[in-house]
Amino acid sequence: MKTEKKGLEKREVGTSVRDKLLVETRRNQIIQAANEMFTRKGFHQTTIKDICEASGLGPGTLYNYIHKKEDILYLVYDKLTTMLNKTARDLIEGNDNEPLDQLKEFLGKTIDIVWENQESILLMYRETAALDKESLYTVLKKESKYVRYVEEILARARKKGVIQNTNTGIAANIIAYLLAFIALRRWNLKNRFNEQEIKSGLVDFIMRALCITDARKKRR
Amino acid sequence: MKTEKKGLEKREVGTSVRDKLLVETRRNQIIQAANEMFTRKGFHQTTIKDICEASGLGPGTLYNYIHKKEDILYLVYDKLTTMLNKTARDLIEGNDNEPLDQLKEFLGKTIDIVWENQESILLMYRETAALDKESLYTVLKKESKYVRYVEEILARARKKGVIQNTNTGIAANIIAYLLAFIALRRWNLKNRFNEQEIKSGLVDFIMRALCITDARKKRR
Amino acid sequence: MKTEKKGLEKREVGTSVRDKLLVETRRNQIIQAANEMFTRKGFHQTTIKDICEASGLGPGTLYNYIHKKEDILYLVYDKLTTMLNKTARDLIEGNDNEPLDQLKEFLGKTIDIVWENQESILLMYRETAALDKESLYTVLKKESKYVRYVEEILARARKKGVIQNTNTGIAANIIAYLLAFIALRRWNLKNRFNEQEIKSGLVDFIMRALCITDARKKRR
Amino acid sequence: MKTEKKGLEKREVGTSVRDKLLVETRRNQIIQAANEMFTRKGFHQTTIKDICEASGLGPGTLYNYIHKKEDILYLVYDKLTTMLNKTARDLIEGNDNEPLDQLKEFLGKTIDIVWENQESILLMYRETAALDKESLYTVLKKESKYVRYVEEILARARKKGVIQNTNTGIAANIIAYLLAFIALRRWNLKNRFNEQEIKSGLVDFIMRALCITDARKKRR
DNA sequence: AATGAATGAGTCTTCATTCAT
DNA sequence: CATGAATGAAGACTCATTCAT
Repeated sequence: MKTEKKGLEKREVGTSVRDKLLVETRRNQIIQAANEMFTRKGFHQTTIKDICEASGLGPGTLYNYIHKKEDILYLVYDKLTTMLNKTARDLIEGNDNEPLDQLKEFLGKTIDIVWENQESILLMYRETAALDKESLYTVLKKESKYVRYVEEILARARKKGVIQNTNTGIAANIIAYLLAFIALRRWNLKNRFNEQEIKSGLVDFIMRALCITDARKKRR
Repeated sequence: MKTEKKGLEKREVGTSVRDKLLVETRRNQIIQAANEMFTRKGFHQTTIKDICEASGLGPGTLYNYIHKKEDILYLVYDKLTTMLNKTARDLIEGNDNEPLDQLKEFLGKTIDIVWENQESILLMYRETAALDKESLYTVLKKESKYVRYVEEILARARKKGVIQNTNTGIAANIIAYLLAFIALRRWNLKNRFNEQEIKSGLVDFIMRALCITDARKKRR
Repeated sequence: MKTEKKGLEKREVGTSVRDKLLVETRRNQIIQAANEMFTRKGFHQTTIKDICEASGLGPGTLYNYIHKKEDILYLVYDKLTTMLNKTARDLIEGNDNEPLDQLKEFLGKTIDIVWENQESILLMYRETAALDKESLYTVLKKESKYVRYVEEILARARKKGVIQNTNTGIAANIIAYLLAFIALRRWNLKNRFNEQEIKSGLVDFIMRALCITDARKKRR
Repeated sequence: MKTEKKGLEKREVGTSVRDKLLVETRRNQIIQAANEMFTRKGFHQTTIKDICEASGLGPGTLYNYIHKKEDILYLVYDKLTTMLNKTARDLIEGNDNEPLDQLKEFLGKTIDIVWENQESILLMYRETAALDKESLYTVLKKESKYVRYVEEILARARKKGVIQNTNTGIAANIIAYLLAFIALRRWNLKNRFNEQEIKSGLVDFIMRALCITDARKKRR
């Protein structure tokens, strides 16, 4: 299980602090505080002062760990996308199940994670306009990679004839998009449906769209 | 074709100008300019001055037709959601086709509209955080209504046994969400797929999820 | 007497205000206030707030007439150098006296002006480091022009054999430099000498350095 | 060669460090680094961090040897003025030449030194506004002393009838000022003249102003 | 009703200085 | 005595909104 080639794919955020461990500690403070504030008020409505208060750092200290306010947003993005990608990779690489079971596991676990990180994922879809070009590029790269993980699963399944001959590229994109469904349609859903309905409704929808063969068997 | 119950569902945007016609003219100027600027730079990065320049109005004049910057965003939202809802209603009410054809027509036409209004739809998903509570409430109401339109179509189809016995509430929400797919995943799609692939890929996905093909076969 | 080709030699300072007359009025307010504050506290020690208070304008208004704090400094420079150059030109062009008398008149009048603008001239020598490249270039151009005015006078005098065959280029530079003597050595002078001593001491020094021939005659 | 009455003429810069030798070593590091940074970017544009990096000291260490940023500027001033005054004194005290030769030697050597320290001298003229009162007072005292050195030379020369009966006080001030000519008019000179032209042009100008040539002829 | 200058609260960011280790 | 992270006051600048003409 090779580690990611960090430093190549990552946009580096500047810091004047040498102590790597301290940088990580402080940045985690910052990310946590920022994530909370951003999800609550949005990036632009959140002031540096807000983040200072939420993180317990003074503005001077804060700016020892970033260069611009934007950097904080990027750090938040990075944390989340890294986590999501790692989860996806783990679900794929450590898995020798039947493709269909793998897919189901992937969907189920991922949707659970999405459920727990609704606000952050909503944030990610919302604030792309606030990222500078380089950050956006990096984030999109990560997203592409994520899609490719999904695509891999689909490819395996199709090879075994479990799913029909659809354009897996598009399908993977759609599925990746649908995984954010819960986060982005939260407000439309929460008054009408409970967690279970939503989660299984979504999985069913995807499975049906893909697994004609299997679905048929089941329904018989 | 009943007109909407304005005043009940709409949040009214204040103006000091009496001449209703003038208000509409100027607001259209404003909406058009704002839509362009917002989609290009985002709501917060767009200044009132930007909108003034793009619309040809001075700030003083502009503020004769709105109260706060947020009002402009709401007007843009309102314009777009009204158009989308009207389109959906027209596709339903003026249509006595087979449920399946109606659904296909609805998806096809709507996706075309989405394609043409990608930026605006992306904007809508992005800037909800910038709307004040009242505006957000109004917009979400419209969205719910839109979902109900989709649900109606699904209900008709199910009644005729064309689609399977899924939770049409969830499914309608998912489909409404998927209709924005093109707008929200634009950057991930545009380098790998062409318009046709994307559009038909999406329709296929939805149709398959509703088990249309299967259903048809069954009915033979 | 042709007017200067403004716009070609001048670095334009941006403004969002259309009314040219108003721009001039406000900028004069700004320049006056800034000149006073800069001479008193130096450019960097002077805050925008200082200038606002001294000029009676709010920061918002102030920034309608400039882009950056630096612009204010440039405006101050520009005002002074323009005045100095204009004075020099007038003393040359409107003067058909004997070269020696012209020189004396030039020195006398210029030194009077310097005396009256000591602080501003000191400021000019001090704050060059605070000007951006473009401004500095423009200012230095003006200074070169000023030196050339001095050089013209010297050239005329030499042609008539009144002054000796020195390198008028260097001499003109030295004289231009000496004209700032009073401003730059103020603190060393003011306790030991009175205005008259300083002024005539300076003129004498220059005349002696140049006008050997004439000086001799006089002293006989 | 008596040592200066330190403690009376010098403003003492506070330090928490006991070891005098170490203080001197560290301060020299600081002065050298600061001199370079200040001449390059100006006092206010130079940050303590800049000086830390250039000197190899951390901010904590740096502040063991000074109290305020201004102190550093004063140290730079002090170093330079001390050097200049010492040079002047040496040229006077260790010299029994003819007054004329002494003067010429003084001008020549001093101008060489100025040439080599252009940036630092320019700095001195520029940043007086940044010195606190006490430092400024001390620096001006040194300058006065310097002028008195020049005056001494002139007095000797006049006593021997080599120069004419001018106000040696003013003349000495002018000459002291002219010695900085090269540093302060650098930018106007460097494109038109070479080193030799500038140096001899300046010496000539001064000598002529003192009517040396004339005087010599007379004495024959 | 149109204009566009005025307003000033509020934002991000810097940086001299301190202090715990 | 060295280190370098922490501190927070203060500065430049923006921009939504108002208001006199």
